[in-house]
Amino acid sequence: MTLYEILPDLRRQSVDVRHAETGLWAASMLRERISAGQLAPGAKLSEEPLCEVLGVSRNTLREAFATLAGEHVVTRIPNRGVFVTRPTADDIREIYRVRRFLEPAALTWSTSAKTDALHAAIARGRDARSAGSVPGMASANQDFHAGVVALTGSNRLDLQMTQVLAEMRLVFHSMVANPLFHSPYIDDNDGILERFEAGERSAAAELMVDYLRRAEEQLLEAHARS
Amino acid sequence: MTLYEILPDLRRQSVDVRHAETGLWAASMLRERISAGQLAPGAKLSEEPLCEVLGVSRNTLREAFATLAGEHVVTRIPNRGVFVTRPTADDIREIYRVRRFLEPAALTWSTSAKTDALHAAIARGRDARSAGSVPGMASANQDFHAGVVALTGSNRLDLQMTQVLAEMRLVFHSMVANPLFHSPYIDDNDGILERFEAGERSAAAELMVDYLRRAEEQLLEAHARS
DNA sequence: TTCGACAAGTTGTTCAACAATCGAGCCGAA
DNA sequence: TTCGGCTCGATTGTTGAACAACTTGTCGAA
Repeated sequence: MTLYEILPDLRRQSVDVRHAETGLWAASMLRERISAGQLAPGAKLSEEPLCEVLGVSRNTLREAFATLAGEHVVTRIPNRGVFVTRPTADDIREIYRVRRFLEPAALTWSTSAKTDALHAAIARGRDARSAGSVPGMASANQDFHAGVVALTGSNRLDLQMTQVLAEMRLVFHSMVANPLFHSPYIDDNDGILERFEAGERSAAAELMVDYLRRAEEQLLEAHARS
Repeated sequence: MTLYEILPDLRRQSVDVRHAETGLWAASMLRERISAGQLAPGAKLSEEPLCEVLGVSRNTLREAFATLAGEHVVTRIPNRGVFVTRPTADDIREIYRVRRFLEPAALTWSTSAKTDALHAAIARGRDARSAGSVPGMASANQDFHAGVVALTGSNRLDLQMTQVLAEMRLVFHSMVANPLFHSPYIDDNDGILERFEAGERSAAAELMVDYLRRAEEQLLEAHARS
C-alpha cells in the first residue's frame, strides 16, 4: 500500500490559497487523515514521499511536523523520523488523569449552563446507537465530553480537551474496535447531564469520575489484549 | 539598542552539541530570554538579525518560532513577523479562568499529598520578602502554584500550568512592577497549604479561588493603568 | 556465530533564490 | 492641508538543492 493510495492527490490547487499558511495547511491535512485513521498509529511519515503527495517543500513539511508534534499527534524521534503516535498504556492513563480533573472541574465550577450542545450530542448518540453506527456513537460521545469542558468558557481548556480527544481517537485506531464499547455510555452521559441541570453539581461530577474510571479500565484491558 | 546588546553572542559553540536539536535549542534560548524579560512583550523578532545572533539558518529559526508560538510565548502575524506576546486584558482573564479550574481541581482531587515542594516554596517566599526581593517573591509564588498542579501527577496539566505561568511572567513584564503585589500572597499560600494538609480540601480549594480572584482583579487594574 | 567496517538511505541543517505581502514615503487632486 | 493611490524597498513565505550527521542493514574477517 503506497502513500499515494492512502493520500491521493492532496496537492493544493494553486488558486485561492493564501501566501503564508502552507505549513498550517499541511498540518491540518495530516491531522485530518490521522484522525480519520487513514494514517494509522505507528505509521512512519517519511519526508520525501509526503512532500511529493502534499506538494510542499521539505522545509514547509517540517514546520507542519513541529505543529503536530506539539499536539502529540505525531512523535518525532531524532534522526529516525516522524511517526503517527502510538499511545502506550501510560498514555491512556495520562489521558484519563487529565480528563478526571478537567471534566469534573467543569461540571463543578463552570459558570455557564448552556447545555443545548450536550443534549444534542446525547440525541446524536442515541440515533447512532439505533442505527448501529459505532463511529457515530464514538463521535457523539466525544462531542458530549468536549461540550462539558466547553462549559468552562476557556479556550485553553477547550484546546487541551480537543487534543486529548484527538489522542483518544488514536487509542481507538490502535486497537480492535469493540462495537459494545460506546453504547452503554450514552445513558451515563444522560445521567450526568440530568444531575448537572438539577443543580446537583457534585453528584454530576462524581458520576463523571465514575464513568471515566470505567472507561479507562476497559480501554486499558483492551489495550493489553492488542 | 541593538539586538547584539540584548542577546550577545548566543551562537552555540560547535563542540558537544548534537545533531538534530538545533531548532529546540534556539527555541529554549529565546524562551529563556523572553522569560527573563530581556526580550520585552511586543518586541519584534526579526528573522535575519536573530539568525545572525543565534548562528542558525532562517529555516531552523522558523522551526523554533513554530514551537514558541505553540506555547503562546510568541505571536505570529502572517507576512508581518513574529513578536513577543503582549498579553491583553482578555488574555489575563483567560489565564485566570484556566487557573481557577486547574488549581482548585488539583487541591480537591489529587491523590498525591507530597507537599515538601510546597513548603519549600513558601519558605523561599518568606526569605525573599525579608530580603525585599520582588523577583524572588514572584518566583517563589509561581513555584508554589506550579507545585499545587504537580499534585495531580499529570504531565499534561503540569505543562499547561507551566505555559500559563510563563504567560504570567509576560504579564508582569508588560506592566510596571508593584513591589507590594506579591508580598501578601505568601500568607495566603500558607493558609491554603494548611487546610490541604488538614484534609479540608474543599476549604483549601475555596481559599485558592478567592486568592485567584483577588490576584486577577489586581492585575487587571494594573493592566488598565499601563 | 560474532564483530566491526562499510554503504545506502534518511534526517538535520544550511544556503541562495524568488514570490508574496506589508508599510513608508511620495505625488497629485480636491 | 488632507486625502487617496502609487511605487518602491524591506521583510516574510516558500522552494529546491546541497551537504553533514545519523541509523540501519550488509558483508566479510576472525
